[in-house]
Amino acid sequence: MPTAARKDATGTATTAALPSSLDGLVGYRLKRAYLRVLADFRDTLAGDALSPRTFSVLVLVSEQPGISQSDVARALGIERSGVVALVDELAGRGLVRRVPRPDDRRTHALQPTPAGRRLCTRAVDAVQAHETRVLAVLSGEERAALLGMLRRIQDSDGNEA
Amino acid sequence: MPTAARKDATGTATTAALPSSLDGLVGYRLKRAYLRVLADFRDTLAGDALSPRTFSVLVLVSEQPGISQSDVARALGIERSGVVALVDELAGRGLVRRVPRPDDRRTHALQPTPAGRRLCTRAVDAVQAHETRVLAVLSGEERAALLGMLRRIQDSDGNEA
DNA sequence: TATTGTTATACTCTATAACTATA
DNA sequence: TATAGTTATAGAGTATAACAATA
Repeated sequence: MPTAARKDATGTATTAALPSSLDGLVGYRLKRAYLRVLADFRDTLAGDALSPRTFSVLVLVSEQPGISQSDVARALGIERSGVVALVDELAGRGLVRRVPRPDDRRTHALQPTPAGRRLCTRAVDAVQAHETRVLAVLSGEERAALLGMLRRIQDSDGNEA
Repeated sequence: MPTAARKDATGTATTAALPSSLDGLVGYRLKRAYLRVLADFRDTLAGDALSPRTFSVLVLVSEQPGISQSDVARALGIERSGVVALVDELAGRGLVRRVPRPDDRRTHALQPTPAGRRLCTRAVDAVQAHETRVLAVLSGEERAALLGMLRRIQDSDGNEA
C-alpha cells in the first residue's frame, strides 16, 4: 500500500509534485501546457474529423483563397512535402480544390469550396469556444499578455548570436 | 519573378504575415513558440546526446534518487512503457542504475551514478543558459508571469465541465 | 485484484532526399 | 538555376494491449 511518494502531504492525488529543476523551466512548462491545450483542441474538432494541421490548412485556404501549397507550408512553418497529404485529404472531402493557374503552370491555386467555407466557419467558432474554455484560468489581460509573449518568443529567430 | 505574396509591403522576408484567425489563437501560438524553444533546446543538449525525454528522466532520478519507473512516468505525464527505453539508454551509458528493492521486488529504485550526477549538473546549467538566451525577449517579470500562466493552464484539468 | 516492469505493435507528426515539370 | 508539386522513406515520440512477477 504505501507506495512511497504517490500523494504528497496535502493529499493532492493528481500530478504529484514536480521536481524543482523541471518545474522552473519555461520550455518544459510550455510543452506541458501545449499538450494540455492540444488534447482539448483535438476533442473539439474530432467530430468534424479535422486534425490540427488540416484545420490550419482549411483556415489558411479559406482566408487567403488562391494561396499556393508552398505558401501554405511557409505560413505554417512546415515542409511543402507535408502539405500534399493535407490538401489531398481536404480535397478528397470536397472542402478544397486545386485550381490550375494559367500564369504559372507549376502551381495550384487552392480554393475553398462552399462546404469548405461552411466547415471553416463552424470549426473556427468551435475552436474559439475551446480556447475560452481551456484558458478560463486566465483573465482577459493575462490572455492578451500571454499571446504577445508567445509571439515574441516565436519571432526571436536566430538573431541572438 | 513576382510569386504573389512572398514578401509583404515592408519587405520582411522572414515568415510572411499569418492569417488573422490562426494569429489570434493561443493554442497555435503555444505550438509555434514551443517548437521554437524546442529546437534551441535540442541544439543545446545535442553535444551530450540527451533528448528532451532522457534529460527529464536524468533530472528526475538525480533529484529524487530511488524513484521508481512508474513514478517517473507519472511525473512526466507519459506512459510507463515509454520509460523503459529511456532508462535503458541512460543505464546503458552508465548514467543511471536499476537497483533492486528488498521491500517490493516488483520495482526498481533508480539511482544516478556519479557520472550521471555530473552530467545532470552540466546539462541543467546548459539548459538554464539556453532559456536565458531564448527568452531574452522577455523581462524577468514577464518570464515569471509566463511561467505562472503556463502552470495554471496545465493544472486546469477536466474540471471545466 | 491491482501494480511494476516489460515487450510488441502501431500510429501520428514531421523531415530529408530525390524526381518532374515548369519557370 | 531555382521553384512547385510530388513520392518514398525514415525517424522521433507516444499510446495501447498484453504478459509475468509480485503485492
